[in-house]
Amino acid sequence: MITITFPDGSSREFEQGVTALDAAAAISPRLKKATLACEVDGERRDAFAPIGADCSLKLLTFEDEGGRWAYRHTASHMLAQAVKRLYPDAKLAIGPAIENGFYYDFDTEHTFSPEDLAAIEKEIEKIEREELAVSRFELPRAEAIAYMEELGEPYKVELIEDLPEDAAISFYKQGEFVDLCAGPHVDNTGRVKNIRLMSAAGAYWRGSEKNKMLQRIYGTAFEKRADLDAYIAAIEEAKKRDHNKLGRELELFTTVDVIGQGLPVLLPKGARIIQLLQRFVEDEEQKRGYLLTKTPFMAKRDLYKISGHWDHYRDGMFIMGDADDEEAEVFALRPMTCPFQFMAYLNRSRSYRDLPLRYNETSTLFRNESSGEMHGLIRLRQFTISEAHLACRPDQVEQEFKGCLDLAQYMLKVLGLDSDVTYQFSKWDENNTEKYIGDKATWESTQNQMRNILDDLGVNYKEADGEAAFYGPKLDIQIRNVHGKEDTLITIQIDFQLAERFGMMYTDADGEKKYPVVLHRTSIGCYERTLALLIEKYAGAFPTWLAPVQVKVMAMTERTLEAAESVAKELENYGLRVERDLRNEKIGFKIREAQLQKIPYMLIIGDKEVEGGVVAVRSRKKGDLGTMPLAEFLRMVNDEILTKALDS
RNA sequence: GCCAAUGUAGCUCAGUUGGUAGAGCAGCGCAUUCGUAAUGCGCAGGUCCAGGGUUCGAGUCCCUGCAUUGGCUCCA
Repeated sequence: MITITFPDGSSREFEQGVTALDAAAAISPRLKKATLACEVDGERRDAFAPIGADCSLKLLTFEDEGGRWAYRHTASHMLAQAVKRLYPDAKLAIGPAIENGFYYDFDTEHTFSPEDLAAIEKEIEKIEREELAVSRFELPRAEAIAYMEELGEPYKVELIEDLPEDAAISFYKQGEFVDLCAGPHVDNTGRVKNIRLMSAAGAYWRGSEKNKMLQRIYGTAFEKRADLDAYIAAIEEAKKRDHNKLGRELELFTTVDVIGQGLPVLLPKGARIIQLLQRFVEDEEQKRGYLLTKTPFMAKRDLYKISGHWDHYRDGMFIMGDADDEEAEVFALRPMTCPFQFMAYLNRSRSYRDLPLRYNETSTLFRNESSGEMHGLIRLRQFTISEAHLACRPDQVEQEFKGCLDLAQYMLKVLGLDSDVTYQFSKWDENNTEKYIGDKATWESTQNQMRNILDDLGVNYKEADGEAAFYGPKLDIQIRNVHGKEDTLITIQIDFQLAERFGMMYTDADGEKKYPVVLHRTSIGCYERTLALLIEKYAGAFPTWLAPVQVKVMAMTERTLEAAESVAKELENYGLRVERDLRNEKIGFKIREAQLQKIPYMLIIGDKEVEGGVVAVRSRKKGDLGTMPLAEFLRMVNDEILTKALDS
């Protein structure tokens, strides 16, 4: 007999060799039905694996990450099994569970079409109905390789060859299908239901562009049909907020073939929002002691040679002239602002009393991104960023870093994005000497300093290796778009290297010349990207202070045209952004259009209003608000704008 | 850059085996003067992404390029 202890502290005696499923059954049949996998002494295992000794046991259901993972991982095997049945020549690569689903990579001449996915889904359902028992077995390395060679699975052979010499290699089998896999899995294909294949896409073998491109099929699976339906519906709903669609419909931006990829045209309404954001950022930065610079959009390559960008990122720059001709005068559009602002620092000699020196600039940058990288307003070849560089003494780094973070968080809060972001502490990769400059000791100490600051502030962050800038570690504030794809919105970086390269110094109190530490940071990030995220956040219904049109004034009939015009004029004099609808149309039609344009307020001027000296107010969110004197409406809207209210 | 899909009126889309382009909305005109999400009638609107090719004939088939979208890779 063995003793199994459960998470609630209770324990029970079982026969040796009992499975987690048996143990679950001993508690309740319902629990057995829900158990997908388990944790034995904290290690994820198959629920159908025999347990040999005393242990602690946690049963994993679909509610647990581990349970979902096993469920979807088994779904991915069922996908591979179905593909193998329909396309026997397909070679298997990898097929993990991921957040919200799973995928499997295949190498086959056949290109999967949406119709193919439907057929594969049918086959998966068949596999589900076949209720194939899932079993696990292990082979020594040499035998495992021979076995996969025999099955004609070269990718699996490669995977095994990378495992340690002494590893026991595990396989999972369901019916005729066998896959190299660490598990765990659900015990029977009949238990994995509600599988939906989402899309097919290309993906490089082992994630390297040097390798062959395989075909990846993405799918998801839920225990309950209703949850799958809700998930699909949520995706459809999210797509309606897609900035790329909404931003064009609302006439915020457009793209034009002959201008080129990654070069959107911001239409009046989009440009207005960016102007408002920019004013807000620049004013706030002024309050926080930043000094404004305005530096050139291009420079001779010599500048980028000093910064190191010429060596590191020449392919990513727009270069004017023959880059290979060392004699020629070659210019490049700026891909970042750092060296330009450094020149402002170098304008005269600096004292320790001058520090910290904070330069900010609303800076347009140019990066020659690869053709497949561009995406809506998220990833562009030309974009404008709220960029700043702070030169500080070592004893000021902590305070200045905190100041940068405080500014970023203030911006996020005002825009209502604060709860949508995550923090990533991006560190270097000491093995990547091609990308990173500087010595290990300095990297380590700078990273430790950043970590201490973050911990001190209680920032909840995840660490990412090999994501730092080439000159220093970053705090990246990440956000997801409607497709779930994560991008950096804001970044704060500590740079202990470029000051030396540029000969930026200050005379310290002791008379010694020293190099300042430079903080690179954005406060709101790239304006185009921020606009994209705001479109998706608010589904185009921007807070009133940001709305490109704040009030639409509508005349009820021709009798009230003049009255409506005079109301509009008064609102404009007051500084509001106003549009008029003086057309000879029914009021319901005008309201419908204004609602679709997501204009915060509609003022309706009919005979009654003219007579009563009031305006009829309609809110896009709250509907008809009745009539009020114009002055009262102005007070209401003004208050909303001044407080930058988010819930209008 | 790689793997795919898509590209037809301002927008959303239809267009059969290759036979000479259509709808709704928007626009314009006329009528209607209306009370909180679509008034009616009429008119106009197209280098079918671009360039080649096949064919008696190409929106449709083939090739190349460009752009848009979803992934992969990359992102100072």
